[in-house]
Amino acid sequence: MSIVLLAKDLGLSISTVSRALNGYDDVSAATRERVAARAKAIGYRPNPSARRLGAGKTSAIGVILPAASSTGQAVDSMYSSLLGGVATEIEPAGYHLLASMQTKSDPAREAALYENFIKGSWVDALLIVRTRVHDPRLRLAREAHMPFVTYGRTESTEPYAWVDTDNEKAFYLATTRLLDFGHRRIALINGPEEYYFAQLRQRGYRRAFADRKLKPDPAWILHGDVTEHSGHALCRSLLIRNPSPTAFVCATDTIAFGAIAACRESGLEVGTDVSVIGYGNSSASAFCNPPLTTVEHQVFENGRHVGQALLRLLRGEIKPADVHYLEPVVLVPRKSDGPAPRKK
Amino acid sequence: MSIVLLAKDLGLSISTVSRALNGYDDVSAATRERVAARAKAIGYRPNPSARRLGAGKTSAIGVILPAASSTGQAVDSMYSSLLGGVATEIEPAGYHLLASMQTKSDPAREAALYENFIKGSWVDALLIVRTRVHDPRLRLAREAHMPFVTYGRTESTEPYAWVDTDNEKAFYLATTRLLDFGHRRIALINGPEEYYFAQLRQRGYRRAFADRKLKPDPAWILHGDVTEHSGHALCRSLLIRNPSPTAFVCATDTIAFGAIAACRESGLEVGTDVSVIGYGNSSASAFCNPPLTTVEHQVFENGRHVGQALLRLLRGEIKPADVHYLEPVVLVPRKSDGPAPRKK
DNA sequence: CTGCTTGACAAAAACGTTTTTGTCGAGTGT
DNA sequence: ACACTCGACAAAAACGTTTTTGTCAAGCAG
Repeated sequence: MSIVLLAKDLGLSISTVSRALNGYDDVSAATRERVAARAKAIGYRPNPSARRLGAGKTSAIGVILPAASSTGQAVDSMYSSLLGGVATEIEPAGYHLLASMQTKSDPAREAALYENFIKGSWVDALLIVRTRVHDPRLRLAREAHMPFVTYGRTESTEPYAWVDTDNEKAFYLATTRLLDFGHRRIALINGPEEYYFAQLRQRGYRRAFADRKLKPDPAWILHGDVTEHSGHALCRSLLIRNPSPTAFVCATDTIAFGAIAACRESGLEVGTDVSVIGYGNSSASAFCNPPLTTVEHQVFENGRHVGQALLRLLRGEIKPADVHYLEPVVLVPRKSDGPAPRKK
Repeated sequence: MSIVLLAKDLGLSISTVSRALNGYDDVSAATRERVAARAKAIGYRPNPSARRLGAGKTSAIGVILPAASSTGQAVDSMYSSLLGGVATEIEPAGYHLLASMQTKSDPAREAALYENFIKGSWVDALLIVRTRVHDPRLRLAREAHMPFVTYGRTESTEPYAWVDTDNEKAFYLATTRLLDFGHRRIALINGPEEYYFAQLRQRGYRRAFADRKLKPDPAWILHGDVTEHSGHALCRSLLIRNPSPTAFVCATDTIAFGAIAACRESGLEVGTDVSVIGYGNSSASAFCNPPLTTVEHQVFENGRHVGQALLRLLRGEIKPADVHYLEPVVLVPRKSDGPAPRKK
């Protein structure tokens, strides 16, 4: 019963205090300041639950963390940075992140989680991550008129708000670089097929070939988890073929680390015998052996864009169709790639 | 006005419906089932905000993510897994994680963030991470009678609930292993001094020496960020000394990756010329070159313990003094260490 | 001087639950 | 047959805000 105390203390009505605090202009500037001052002095904090109930807003933004594929026992470490960036932006506006976890990748279970957030009016907006080619979550959110921003794009006929990295260009650049080096047998070790980023990365890879009137061997496009383990296994499976690739472009730095390990085990020196390019410019990529040629990817920064987009959406300043942030692509050349070897 | 509709539909009073749904026993089993069935059929979901206001509970657990030291532009990737583990456990009990972000490491700002969570009654319990030697956050939470679990211990005279890894034993084992290999000039590249884990790791390191009546050179105990960059810089600073260490025990795998890079740059072969041991058994540690000898650290699993502890605390099943989970230590030997070189 | 607008505040309703207190009839021991 | 407990439900009060609707005096045009 805290606002009533403040009101009594000030000799004002509850409603006036409330309106003063919320900056309505049907309360005089003088009173508004007096209320603000006294509230601060008395240490008054509006009760979030009451405020939510009264206003019908939750001041929370929901995000459901997907478990890293198979195991369910891990979360992609990227989300720390992403959520950090989002939180940094929405915090000053009084919003918080409400996080849930999706242990299994069962579609029905997923839908239930999102439905709960939406229909149970837990949050004011949604952050949808790890978008798939056809993503049912967009429809779910849209039909419930729940504002949302996706991190990663999807195939959709309807407009929606997204923040994404320029997957296609990144892999176009990486592949082009390898082609420029004279490589022709370039493998793509990609992420899971159902994720749209994997499609776009493949598209960039293909376009680089197409630009030179070349065609990549479809057998050299492989899909797997975004883990060192998967990168290692898939790279190995390619190396035992004959002929084997002379270069690998990997969907993530982690995959690249696995690939590098596989190459080394096969007695190949990465950077001379064989080239590997990663994606993400993770801090590890600069310190591994050899230092990894990769593509800049500022997850925290992207998270800030997501946060800003959510805020503007919630304020109604902008339509979903108008929030599109595509992270620019910068290739970071290091030592893990180089000219194609003469013979094999 | 949803529960009233359900009540009308059933021909019962609101209170009975509420109590039926919450499993009170002053409503007959038959009615309870009838209500549950109808609620499910009609798709009734209690409004969280109203529930919170009515019950005075938020069903949220607060966590404030610390920015990775200096930059403020990053978050330790560990937190993805930790929060994932926590969320996995608390989810089924109807709890959620409410995450905030601490951009600056300013103590006053930190206190304000925690005070807001506590005094503003945003959450029912707190998860306190990245504990420092003397951590003011414990007092803050305790004085407000806010249940909390820390991830990592702290110097405290009062009992409190914690989940931690056995830092001391881990670094005792790692250092002992190097001593067994014949190393004597063993450096410790540690995390920031103010964090308690750094103290404990140093303690384990020292105890390994003490067990052999040896004393480590204090000049070889260095503190820095838990990043590759810091590991690299500190290791380099040690290598240019004369004599220089023949082995490095690093507070984290990321530090170790930086140290390995520094060794390589100095023309030393890691595993023979010089030994490096990390901590964490991160997925990258198995695939780097050479594969890193490290200590198992299951962050996700620890997160689950944190979640369970929070739940039991909230249910009053257990006292803070009685929730202590110390992760067992398992050393994972790989190829980054070995016998001390004969001469230098 | 009358009626109308407007500025500043107050009263009361609404938000959707949970919790406390009340009611009332059926059983129970004596 | 009487007082008492108890089981099952209902009424009403909280919870602490926001929002809607009122009120009332001052200012102002006609």
